[in-house]
Amino acid sequence: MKATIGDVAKKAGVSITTVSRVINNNYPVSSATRRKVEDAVSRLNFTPNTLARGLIQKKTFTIGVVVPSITNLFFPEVVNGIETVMQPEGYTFFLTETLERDEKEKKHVNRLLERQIDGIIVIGPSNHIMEEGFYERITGEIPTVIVNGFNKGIKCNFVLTDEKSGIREVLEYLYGLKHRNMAFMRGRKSYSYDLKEKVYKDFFIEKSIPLNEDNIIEIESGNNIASVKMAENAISRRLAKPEPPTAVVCCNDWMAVGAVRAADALGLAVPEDISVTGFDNILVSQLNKPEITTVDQGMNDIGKSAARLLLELINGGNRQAPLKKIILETKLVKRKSVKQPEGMV
Amino acid sequence: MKATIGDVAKKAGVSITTVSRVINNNYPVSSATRRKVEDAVSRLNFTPNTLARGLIQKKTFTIGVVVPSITNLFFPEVVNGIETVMQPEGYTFFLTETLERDEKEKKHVNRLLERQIDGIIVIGPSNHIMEEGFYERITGEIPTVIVNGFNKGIKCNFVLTDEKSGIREVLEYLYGLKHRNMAFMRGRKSYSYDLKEKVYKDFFIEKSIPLNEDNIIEIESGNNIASVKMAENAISRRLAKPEPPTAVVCCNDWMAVGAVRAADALGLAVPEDISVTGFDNILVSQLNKPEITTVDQGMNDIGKSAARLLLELINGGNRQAPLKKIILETKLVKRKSVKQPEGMV
DNA sequence: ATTTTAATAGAAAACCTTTTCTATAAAGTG
DNA sequence: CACTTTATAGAAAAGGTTTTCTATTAAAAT
Repeated sequence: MKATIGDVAKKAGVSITTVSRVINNNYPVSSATRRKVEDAVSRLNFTPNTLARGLIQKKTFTIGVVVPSITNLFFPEVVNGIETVMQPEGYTFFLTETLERDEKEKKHVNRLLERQIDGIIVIGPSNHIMEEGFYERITGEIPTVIVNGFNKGIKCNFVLTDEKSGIREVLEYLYGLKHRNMAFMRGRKSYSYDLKEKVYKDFFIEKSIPLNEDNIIEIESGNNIASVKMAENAISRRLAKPEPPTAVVCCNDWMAVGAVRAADALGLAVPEDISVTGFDNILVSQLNKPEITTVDQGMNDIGKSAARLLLELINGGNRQAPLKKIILETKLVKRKSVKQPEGMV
Repeated sequence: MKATIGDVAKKAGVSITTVSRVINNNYPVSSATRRKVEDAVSRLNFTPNTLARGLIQKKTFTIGVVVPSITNLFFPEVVNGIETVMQPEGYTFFLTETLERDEKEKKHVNRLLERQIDGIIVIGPSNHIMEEGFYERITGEIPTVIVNGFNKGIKCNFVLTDEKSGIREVLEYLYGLKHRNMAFMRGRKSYSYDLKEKVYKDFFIEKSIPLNEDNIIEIESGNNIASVKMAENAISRRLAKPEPPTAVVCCNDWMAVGAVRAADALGLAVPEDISVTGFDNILVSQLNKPEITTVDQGMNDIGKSAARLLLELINGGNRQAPLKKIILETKLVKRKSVKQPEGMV
């Protein structure tokens, strides 16, 4: 049976109070007594019960981290960033996966709240649940940071990357290389895809390039390995149609890998015959042949920023603190999958 | 301020006991009373404080999961397996990264113990810490499962993959294709690398093939993207020496990717000129060109098995239960990076 | 009609800490 | 020497639950 502070007190022949003071070192204790207590602690292998401590202090040094899927290359990086910041501060975190199921997302968040976490970071929340006002309510209860999900009307703390400028930079880059016929590949409806598509369309208007509707390609699957196959198929179909694009701008790296494969299969060389860009800079983009030009979101930094913001909220103690929206810069990573199109000089 | 069971009781005009009974549904309560309580619960948005509950029940429905690094492709799969099993049972888990630092590993485990977890799963533990008997002590305190780490003298519960037969199957396969000059690439000293090297050497003795010491190649880095570069360099050096191997057997997929790159750089085609095999079947092996023949460890299943074993231990309640060692089958995944060597028919 | 049993509800103890308040002894001050 | 500080230590309350034990009422059994 696990030793309690009472056992230690008895063994050391002092009061519980004194033991507590030695452990927490927050009140003067004579060196003789201290020695006795320390001796008893180590002999009994005593470790304080943080449930009891948390109960009285109303503080658990515990946070919750909610991710859609831990096996998705993207999220472990963010989680690692969070850990990097929180761990030295003495925090431990609960990790839960929602697998993009709305019921699970809510259930898990509630489960975390019951566990008296000091704060919560939700990565890639369901937009539907946000719209319900669920996270606004949570924000009212405990320090809450939403990562990579945004909805204009919702009053929460956000950490986002500037995907808008990221995708815009890609377009500028390709445009500068004289690409005019650029396809755009996205996944099913989501804040992030919608945002990028808007930037894409606006760019064409701004540059007065006629928009070819065939060039906006949507695939079912999201941000995982399944997208490779789907992207490959979708791009193959597109390349079979008239006026094949000289470049394919993809909303994530998986899609870009798929695009490269589709080109390969049709005997088109990347980047000589067709350029491809990705987004996210997950290692897949780096390992691909050719290495894929993509946009780095600094996933690790996202995690760190979110964690730092959460710490601020926790330590600030002011529930009425003004809400923050932190937007992180993206960075275009130029690699081997982009080139000026044939015939353009 | 968060509502307590007392607030609910007052609002509903009943005792705390009764509220508890409604919430846990473990004692008859008249339907009128139940309604009053449920009403108060939802009006006050009450959720029970699991710290208090855990304190008295000595059960938190919380486990600890310790991984070397969450960004390593390997571990998220295991973690996901654990979540898949534990989540429906009402458990939430703490995740902590050790980054392969011994002090961190111990500190994190202790921190978890303080948090009164019901059990702990340690993935890829430090062999040094195991040898200290640290995990034997932990096993005496709470249900403990060690995943993918093994040490003969240590009395713990283990979940392992049969790496021995996995690497053996690779060797048999290559041997069957008439490869005789096979290089072996490993990382720095660790249980798993040592084991595989032994199987490799034994295989050569068994088949009476003279062993070329140059064919045992060790690189510094472990199981991550950094290994790609190091493997590439190491293999390049080996290929420059006499009697270049017709096949390279790698201890993980990263190394295999590096080997393919080295071959590429030297103008050797994989698999026509040289065959390459990996280990682990992380998605990197699948995305490579050519797709890499590797050994699937069923990482997700490892996690599930570990979780199921842990549940057994937790629910069994018998701390003296006989220790278990679960060994999971591996599976050779034949892809495109292996071929019969030139000149052999 | 009286006694048992069943159904429902509450009071109080317990879980393990921290923290506030009180007590004692030693040391410093006039 | 009497009085106040200071240093050290303990008793008891508090934190939010569950659980055991006791109490009340109504229904069933005699």
